[in-house]
Amino acid sequence: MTETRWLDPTEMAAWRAFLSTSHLLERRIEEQLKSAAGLTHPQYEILVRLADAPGRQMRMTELARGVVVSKSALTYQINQLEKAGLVERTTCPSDDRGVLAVITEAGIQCLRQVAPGHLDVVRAYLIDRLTREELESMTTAMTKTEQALRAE
Amino acid sequence: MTETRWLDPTEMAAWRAFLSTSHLLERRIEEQLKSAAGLTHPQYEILVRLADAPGRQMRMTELARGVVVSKSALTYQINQLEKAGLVERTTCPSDDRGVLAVITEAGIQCLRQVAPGHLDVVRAYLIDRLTREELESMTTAMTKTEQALRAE
DNA sequence: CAGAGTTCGTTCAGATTTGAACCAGTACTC
DNA sequence: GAGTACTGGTTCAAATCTGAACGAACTCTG
Repeated sequence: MTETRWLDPTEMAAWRAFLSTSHLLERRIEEQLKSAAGLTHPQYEILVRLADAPGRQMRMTELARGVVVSKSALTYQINQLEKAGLVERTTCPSDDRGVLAVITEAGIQCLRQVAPGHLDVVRAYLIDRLTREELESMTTAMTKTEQALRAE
Repeated sequence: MTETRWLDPTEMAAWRAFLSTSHLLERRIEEQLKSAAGLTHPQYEILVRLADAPGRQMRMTELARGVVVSKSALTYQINQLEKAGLVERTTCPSDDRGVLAVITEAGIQCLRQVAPGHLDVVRAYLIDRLTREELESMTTAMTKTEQALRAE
């Protein structure tokens, strides 16, 4: 039974700021995407990742890991995007269990149309408010945590 | 129709790292709190804020703003916490519309018991991995965004 | 003090998320 | 090659979140 290590004021300020900001920004982004294109943020991220992927396609599990949602949430969202004609499913040639999500031409078009407004928000509230040093410091800090968490 | 301002590699790296990390950390925290105490992260945050508040109580709307959830989500969570005996509702003496959420003694005890394990996670994946400079840089960066978003 | 406009909190319907359970296919191991 | 263990994706029930609609109470004018 070791002593509890509380956060000192500097640590607490950092943690609180991070927590509030991530939630506030998430809400703002969600609102913008919804009103501009009827997309949720996870849906948008799925499209971005697929568009960037070689062959514009990705395995379900890999995609879920990238976007950071559960496998079942991804299944649900891919269903939604499929209904909307922005994504299609293909069976994976190398693994019969596998499913490949592929972004359609309509999906690419949708992304092209939505991305500017989305990036405006990301810039207006986050990126453009930070100095180059802050930007880089944030990347190294976030990357440390990301790697630790991805390593499980 | 102005030119779209894409993110350069440094900006993109910062944004992607922030996004993934906040989601990964959120998931990890949620998992820890659930298994350790059957609490969700919002519930934990509600308890913390109430415990820190003068009189251990807070108005619903103020609390919702602090925790960054919708008013209806807060109503729901306060109901849950009330069922669990960790929080009580009081009518606000100065405003008949108002409702004060008050943390109970059981709520305080719960918090005392849960906080160490929660802080261990926050430390292990974020705080303890950052230098003092990174911590401070993150605070200034996050605070800029937070203020911009809170100003609406 | 009447009335318009706000603000407070709840209720409601609908959308989304999660983890557990499950089946199908793959990969080891002997 | 049979057997066991693992991985991939879907389905399911339950929990939670959001915005819109609502009634009640406050505030500010005139």
